[in-house]
Amino acid sequence: MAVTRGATATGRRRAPVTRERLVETAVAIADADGIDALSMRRLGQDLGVEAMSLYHHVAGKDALLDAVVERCVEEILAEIENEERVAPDRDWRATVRARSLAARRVMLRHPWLPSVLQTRTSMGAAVIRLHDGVLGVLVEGGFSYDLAHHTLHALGSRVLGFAQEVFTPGATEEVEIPDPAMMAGLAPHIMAMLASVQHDGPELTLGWCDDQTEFEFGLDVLLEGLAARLART
Amino acid sequence: MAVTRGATATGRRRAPVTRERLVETAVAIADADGIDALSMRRLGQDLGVEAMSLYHHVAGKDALLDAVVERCVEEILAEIENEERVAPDRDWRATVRARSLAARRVMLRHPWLPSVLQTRTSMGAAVIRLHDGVLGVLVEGGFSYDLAHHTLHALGSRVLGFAQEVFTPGATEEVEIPDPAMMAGLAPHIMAMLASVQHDGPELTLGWCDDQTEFEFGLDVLLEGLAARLART
DNA sequence: ACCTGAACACCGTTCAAGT
DNA sequence: ACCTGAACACCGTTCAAGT
Repeated sequence: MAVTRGATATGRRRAPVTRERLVETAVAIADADGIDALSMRRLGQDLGVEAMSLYHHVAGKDALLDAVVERCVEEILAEIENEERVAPDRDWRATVRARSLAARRVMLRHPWLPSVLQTRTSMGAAVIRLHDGVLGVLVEGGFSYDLAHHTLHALGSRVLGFAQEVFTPGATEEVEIPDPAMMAGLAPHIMAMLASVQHDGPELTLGWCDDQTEFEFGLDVLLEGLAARLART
Repeated sequence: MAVTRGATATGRRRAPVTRERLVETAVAIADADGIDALSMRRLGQDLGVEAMSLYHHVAGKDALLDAVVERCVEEILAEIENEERVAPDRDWRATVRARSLAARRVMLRHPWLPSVLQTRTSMGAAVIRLHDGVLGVLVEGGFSYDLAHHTLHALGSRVLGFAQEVFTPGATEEVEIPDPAMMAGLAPHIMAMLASVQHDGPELTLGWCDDQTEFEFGLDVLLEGLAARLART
């Protein structure tokens, strides 16, 4: 907190630009002035550095947005962990509900997050952990891998704002899957699910997801729930 | 189809730029090269005109996108009308399902549409008509105005990609409501719903919607439907 | 009434140059 | 290793000028 610009005792002119500070400042700009205000030039300015210097810490604007999203999803994970330390051992329905509301709370702190989320084509470690966690909750709650998988899609588009895949056909093919070693440690439940699905080869793609099927699943579950509400009237 | 550029028999140099041609060409650009390719300069180029000339037909880029969205939602309405001429008189559930799938079909033709839809703050006549129609189907199917209203929100964010309101608090306040006269002719069911809601004044805002309530409604209906699926396993 | 061209204040990014 | 400054190819939009 002490000195961010100007001379220090050691003679350094300002706090060095780290990836950490860079992402933190980017989020602050988007929170304060909206996502459109987040440009490389503005970010450089707020860090006391020329815009071009940022390319030493981040590959480009796209990588910056990836990092920004990652940081916010980590916020969601932290929110969930805190909450479940206080109230552990709830059933799948209460847990998924609470996690969805936690995600929403973070989205309300960063209202630009859903729109940025939808532009991302790669999944970071935090997004994978978030999905893996919910998958674990569902399976432990008695869901088959198949039903849990559809549920993840349905919750994803509704709760996390990952609506993109629902509408862009073939988008899942373009999604970059991180390296298998990382996945194994990060996403045990996803790995177990993939293992349980008979597939031709050992590729780690989620390519068997069918957009139209997932869309209809989510729609039909919703219609079913609505019919139940109507009947209860 | 005959001549779009060059001299004609009458001596006119090219087809005049109309709002119709302008919107049509804008959609074609987005379809062909993505929404990022749709710039005022590119649009002018494809119309054989300087970019600045476009401002005589449309107020600016924002108005252009409004018009583009309007045109696509009109496509959804046409799709629905065609389908229901063939298969009329289905119950609310089948009708809402079919309309959602029709919307999705149009979205698949214009994959950029959901993302643009989410950036709009005003509702055009087509969007209002689409919502009013579904509202009518629900009410006729036995829904109370209250349940139908929540349902519209739940379907909207899932099916039409209107996820924005779900995450941005106060966004509904910023939504511009067209003039009442237009509404009366265009949206009889919405007007009836508003009339049935006891409110302090005659303002036509949808300001009584509460984002958090709508989010939880959609989430809980989904969870309820999922629990039903699980029980059926 | 419609269209033009120069200009303004922005973008992301490349590249050669500095320390 | 980190940062700079000029440059390139773009944006949306304003404004005075043309026909």
